[in-house]
Amino acid sequence: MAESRDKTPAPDSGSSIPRAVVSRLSLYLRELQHLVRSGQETTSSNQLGPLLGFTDAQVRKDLAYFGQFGYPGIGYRCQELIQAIRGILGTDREWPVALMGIGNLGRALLRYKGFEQQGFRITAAFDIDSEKTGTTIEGVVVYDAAEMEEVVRRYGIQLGVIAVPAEAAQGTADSMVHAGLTGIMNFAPVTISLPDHVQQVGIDLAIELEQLSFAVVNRHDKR
Amino acid sequence: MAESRDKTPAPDSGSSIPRAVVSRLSLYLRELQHLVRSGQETTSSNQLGPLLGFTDAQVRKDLAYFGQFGYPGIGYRCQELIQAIRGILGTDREWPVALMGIGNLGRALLRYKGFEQQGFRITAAFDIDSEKTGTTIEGVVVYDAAEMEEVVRRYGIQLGVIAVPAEAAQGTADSMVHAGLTGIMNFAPVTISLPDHVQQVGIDLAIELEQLSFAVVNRHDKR
DNA sequence: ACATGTGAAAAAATTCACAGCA
DNA sequence: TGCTGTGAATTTTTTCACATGT
Repeated sequence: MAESRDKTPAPDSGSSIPRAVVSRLSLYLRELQHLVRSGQETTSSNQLGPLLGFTDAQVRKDLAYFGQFGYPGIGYRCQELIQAIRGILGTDREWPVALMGIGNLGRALLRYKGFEQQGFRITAAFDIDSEKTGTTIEGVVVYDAAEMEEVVRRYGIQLGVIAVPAEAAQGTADSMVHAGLTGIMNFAPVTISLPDHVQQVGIDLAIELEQLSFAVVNRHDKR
Repeated sequence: MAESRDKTPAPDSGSSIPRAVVSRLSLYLRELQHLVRSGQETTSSNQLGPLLGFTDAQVRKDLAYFGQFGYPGIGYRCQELIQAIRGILGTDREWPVALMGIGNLGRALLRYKGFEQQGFRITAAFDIDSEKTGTTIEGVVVYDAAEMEEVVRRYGIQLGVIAVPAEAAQGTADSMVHAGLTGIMNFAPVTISLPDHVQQVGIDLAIELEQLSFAVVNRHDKR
């Protein structure tokens, strides 16, 4: 909001962006928001990088994929960079999200407060258990999975979260694709296959603990 | 178990293992377990890789960091490779885990069934809310956070999970380090700093959705 | 014939280091 | 002076391709 001055960047052109760059972008965003809350108006690659364990050059190179956002001699204006990164990530708008599976994890996600702040709102939930369908949790209606296509269209939902048991994950994913979703976040500990036009992000909680286990057993890397 | 034959590997020597390699190892493990459940006894780099979207060479190179596990002309014996990867990741034993914070997410993690199968057991939970301390959830006692050091020592816990609000995360992390934990999985959406000898893995649910948002907005990579 | 393990080649990502602007 | 943006150098990771073992 407010602000102007056109140091308009070249919004990328040909080559595709490395995934690692995008994931650092999210970290920059989180840290910038933190800096703003603590009252800072500007920052620099040399402050931001080290806060996250990266070098200053890395920060600048990452941002350079998307344009020019800094001011030589000054650094970056936090609010401005936040807006820019939001634009890049696509979170400068609100995304309605569909949640599949109202088990322990599903309910926790429904109540999680961290999504809205970043532009995501769980708008509809689905389950196949008739004990659950028709109820409302945190103001979100739980529909029968059979209604997915209709509800997804009604709310213009593009993103969905899989929080069903592993055995049901692929089938659920297929329904989601059929209903028209184009991005799927999968918490089930299985590989799911999707058409090329549907994007996915997988989070396997046990795998994350395995990574931690490895790091602990092999601690000597001193990073 | 059983099995023998010493094609004993060189268990790595000098250089450190890329993180990406370790994370693929976990995926290989998950897929191998899936293959075994579907009755397969052996597999090959050329089957395993493509199942996960990698090349066969990548699979072989990754495994080669840790030793020789395959049989030319045959491939890999699933059970054997599973055991080997477990040994590498350190999940061939059981890890007691401490859980900090019994909010929505904490309770969901406590009830999550996917951990035990991979060698992790939440052994003790902690909170500061006196409404919660002293209760038992899923057979796990909720202690007051002040008892952390004593309980961690009693059970020989090394790994801990942070599921407290963002504002409390760094303080909780400090207590965990003080209590002697050496690996921390952090669900709070903030950067936490830890001494070098303490390992961490961070999971920020909103960030994962941001990654998905980016992928959907920029879908054209055709991977 | 089939599939591993691995040097060598290629590609990609990171770091360096500096010209240029505030 | 302070800090960005960026070519060039370096390091890391991935892919190739083939000798070797079954």
